Amino acid sequence: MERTSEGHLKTLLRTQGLRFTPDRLRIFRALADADKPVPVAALISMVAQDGVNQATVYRTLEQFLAVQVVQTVLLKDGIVAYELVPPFSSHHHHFICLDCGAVQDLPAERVDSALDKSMEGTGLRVMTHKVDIYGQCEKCHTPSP
Amino acid sequence: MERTSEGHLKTLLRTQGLRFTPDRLRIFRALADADKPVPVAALISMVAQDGVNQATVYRTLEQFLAVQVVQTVLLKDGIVAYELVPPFSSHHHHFICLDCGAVQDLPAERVDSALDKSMEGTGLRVMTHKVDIYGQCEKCHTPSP
DNA sequence: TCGCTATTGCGATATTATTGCAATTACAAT
DNA sequence: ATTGTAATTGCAATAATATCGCAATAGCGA
Repeated sequence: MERTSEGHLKTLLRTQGLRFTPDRLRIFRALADADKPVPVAALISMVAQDGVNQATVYRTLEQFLAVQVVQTVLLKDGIVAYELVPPFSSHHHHFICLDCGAVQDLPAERVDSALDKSMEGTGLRVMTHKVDIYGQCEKCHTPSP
Repeated sequence: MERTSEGHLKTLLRTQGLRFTPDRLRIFRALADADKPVPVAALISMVAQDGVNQATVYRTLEQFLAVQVVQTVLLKDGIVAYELVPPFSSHHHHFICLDCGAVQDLPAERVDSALDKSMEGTGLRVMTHKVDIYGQCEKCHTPSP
């Protein structure tokens, strides 16, 4: 019985007919270590040091997306970034600073319940959601000395 | 006193030191007519018929983004799309079908107020937000005959 | 109407993403 | 452990996207 996050990844991949390879683990770890959404370009250079090929990164992300290991997030200026999703990371929302582009996680509970309620009786089957809040972080709206 | 949406666009651009040109109006109209998020590639081909150059589309989107005429939205599979924002369109959230990729707008009120509350006292200055809900639309989860 | 400056077209170029195929490797069954 | 098979990877080419420089054009304030 697996209890680690990487063990779970292995299980998930296997049950989907995918293989648990060193490259995939490296990519997974890069995302886990970053602990914030990572643009493709950054991810490519992060794992390039470990000898992972660019094409492999693209192919892996596509699969991780398909089997729900990662999700995409839109950063400032329309840049697409990737991050792990539950149970590989906690469910959370994002606050994205429009000045400096920094991303911080926000607890999700309060909004989630309102969101669930608002979807009752719509005939739509909700599977997941993303909430991104944009504004200025403390650093950027504090009168600079 | 301008009352139309296009009139407002004109005013907004002018006050930002930008010009109200035929190409920009065409791009704006294409987005307004689509009435749903449009990927860049699609937008380019839509206005190409009117003789708008590809480079112009990119440059215009960048400016529309800067002066808050449009915002980006992430569709299924990480495709970035553009849509008008208030007051050029109503404030709303999205429901994106993970099967067919269709996007539909959702009323925003209920979630918005919960969201505002949850941000009180965080020290963050909220300017806007995006809520995207993913799942299956009615068509896709109805037992197909 | 004029003049200044933003905008545009165009083609070239840079950047980013995808592909085909042979070699390699994970891993289930033996 | 060993083996067979199908998934994965590297590589380099190719395709697709996005950006640029600069001369010509056109908004729009005066």
